[in-house]
Amino acid sequence: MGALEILNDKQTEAAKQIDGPVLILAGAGSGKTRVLTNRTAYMIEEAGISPWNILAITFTNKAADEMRQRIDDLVGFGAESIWVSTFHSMCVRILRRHIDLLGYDTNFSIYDTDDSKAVMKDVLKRLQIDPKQYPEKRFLNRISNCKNELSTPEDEAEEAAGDYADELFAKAYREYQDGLKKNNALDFDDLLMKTVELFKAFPEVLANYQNRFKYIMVDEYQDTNTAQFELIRLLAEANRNICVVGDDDQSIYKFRGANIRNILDFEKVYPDAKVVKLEQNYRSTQTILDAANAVISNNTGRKVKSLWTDRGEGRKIRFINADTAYEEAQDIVESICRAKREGKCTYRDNAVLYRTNAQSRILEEKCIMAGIPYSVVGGVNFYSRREIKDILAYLKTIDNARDDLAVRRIINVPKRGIGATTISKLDEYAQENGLGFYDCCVRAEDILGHGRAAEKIGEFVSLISVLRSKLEFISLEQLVDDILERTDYEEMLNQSDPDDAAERMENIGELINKVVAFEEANDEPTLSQFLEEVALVADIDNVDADTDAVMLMTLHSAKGLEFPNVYLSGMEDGLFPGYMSICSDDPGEIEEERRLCYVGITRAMDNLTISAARSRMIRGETQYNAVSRFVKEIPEDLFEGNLVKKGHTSSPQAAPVSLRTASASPSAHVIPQGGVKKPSVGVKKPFIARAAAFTDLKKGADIAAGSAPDYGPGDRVAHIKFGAGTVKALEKGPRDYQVTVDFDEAGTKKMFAAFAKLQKI
DNA sequence: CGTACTAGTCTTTTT
DNA sequence: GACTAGTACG
Repeated sequence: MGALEILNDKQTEAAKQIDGPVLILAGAGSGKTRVLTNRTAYMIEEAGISPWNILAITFTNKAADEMRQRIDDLVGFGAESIWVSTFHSMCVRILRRHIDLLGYDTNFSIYDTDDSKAVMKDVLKRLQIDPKQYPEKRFLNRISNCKNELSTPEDEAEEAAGDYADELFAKAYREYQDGLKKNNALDFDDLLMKTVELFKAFPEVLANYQNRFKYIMVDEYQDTNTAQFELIRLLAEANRNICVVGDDDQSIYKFRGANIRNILDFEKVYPDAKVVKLEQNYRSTQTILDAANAVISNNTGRKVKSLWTDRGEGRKIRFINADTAYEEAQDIVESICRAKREGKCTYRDNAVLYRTNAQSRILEEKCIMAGIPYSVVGGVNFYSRREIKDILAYLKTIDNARDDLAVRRIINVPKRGIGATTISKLDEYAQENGLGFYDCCVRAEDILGHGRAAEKIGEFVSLISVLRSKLEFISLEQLVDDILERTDYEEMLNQSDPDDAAERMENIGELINKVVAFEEANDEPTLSQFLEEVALVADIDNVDADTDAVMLMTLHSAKGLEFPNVYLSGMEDGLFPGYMSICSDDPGEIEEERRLCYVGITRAMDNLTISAARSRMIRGETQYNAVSRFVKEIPEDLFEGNLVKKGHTSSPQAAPVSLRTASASPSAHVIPQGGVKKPSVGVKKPFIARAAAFTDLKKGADIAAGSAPDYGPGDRVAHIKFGAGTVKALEKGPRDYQVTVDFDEAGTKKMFAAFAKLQKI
């Protein structure tokens, strides 16, 4: 069978080039997944390469699954022996086999950001660093950057060269690593860094993998960081059969350490690289591509590409310039409703994209009011919800009680009368004797003496050991049920927050679904395996293609996806591009935002709608923003004729879509609860609570709307708490006015005008 | 030891 | 405005 028959010339060229370094510059929608899968099929079927020697690395689990599926469909057999995985899960697999060489136990746990935060808090306490002066988040961020650059605590100490703050940081970094190691844990960044460390320190281990992975492919190469680059470089060193696919114009993860130079300089690192450009786009209309090309051409230093299509011009871009964010959301929802009503699309054909997760709220509200089903991707990660973390902590404790954090999370959840003093006593003892926290719990009586505290701890320990001993005989599903039952978890939820209890139980139900699915998918499912899988999922991995619901997600989440109808919402300077990037001295920041815009535009297949609001509430205050500079970079003739004049308030054309309310329509019957709601994708809060929140928001907006400060220096004002005072200074800050007031009673205070709510007197 | 309130942070994006 | 962590009090 011809693996290459459905490819165009360029794609064929890329797929057939299997020896040596290859750079495939794949513009948006140019069929790169098709190239990768067909290339793999070609390697196996035509070139006689063993699937066992192929490694394909993707960015998300979803992409990995999709790729495996598509390879499976193409080749008759052997697809299962190809390694298709994400960077992180590949590293976990390798480390599970060899990390003992680095002095860790192979059943290490993987810490998420919350866990890391807890460890860092501990470190700060131990080093007696004032968390007000050095917030743990800043340290953690910096540590993450270091790890992405493969810089160790020792490297940092050396580089600090006497600088106090830098040395303090190096020390905290060192302590943090020790803390992780003591808990036998790795954080996300460690997974990559430790694998590189392993390969460098043990060449025979590296050789083993080099020997296996003779052909390596990396997807989304523009988003790799230095650690990932190094990992690939090491693996590919022996055979030099490395094929990377990416698009420098879609590099949007700089904040996470991605280094766009990896793709831009590929040919410098591999001078013999074969470069193939894929510029034919199979996704979008020419209008959409013209818009995308126009925007991205404002960036400098890119590999010049020009996307084209033979799909024809298509419909013009629509532009909605609404007065408020509510109207904007209303217009978008209306437009989707109308298209659906006219039978032009399914709900799922529509995606509303935005820059920040917070923007999803208003859209959700409007969807609910109109009775349209929707799914929100992202936001609060499913696995970071409190109830889910609790259950997982039980599972982790049962699986590997060396994870102190997990044990401490649940030792008093639900309440067992174990308090802070008891815990810190045990902690101290553990610290002094180099023991794990759980080990100390086991010996609580020796440490605390007879008494209520020791007794309570004893009950907890026996609960865990009973559950652990059952593990051999019962399924994971039964185990979770058992945990819930023995801890009376539901009862606790009902008592502590009755409003959310039902929703939280639903989430736990969803977790159980995942447990069941996991057990069905694996021949010999183990608890450790399950926990591992769960540690490495992204929100996008949970997007269900079968649900007919409008998709709401950030631009970042949308990468790699496509939709017939795309709504780019909140296109305002200050929001997108974000305020931070506008103010930055580094022009690269705006360029990154522009790439994000490019990604957004190129998600659209047929119809693109761009929208902006003249005013919007951000962090509780109303902002008035100009239409995004990116919109102005799109040639006007690509827009629909009735382009609204900017700055013109509430003209009748402001909303191209009829504003006849949808509430009279079938909406009322279709309350989007059960069927629509995919807890894994993160739909929150029941309908009533939302509606209430909504009216509150609106009230707030009305009050705050006209409130540019009506006072100035010298004026007398009143503050709700500080009483009367005299305004000393009023300076226009970046987001808001900063006002300095000399209060009669409370002294001089500097505050944000929007928060201070000062009354002129 | 547990609860209730307060203060502070957050909003860029996430494996 | 919303959420969280920390603190004061019962």
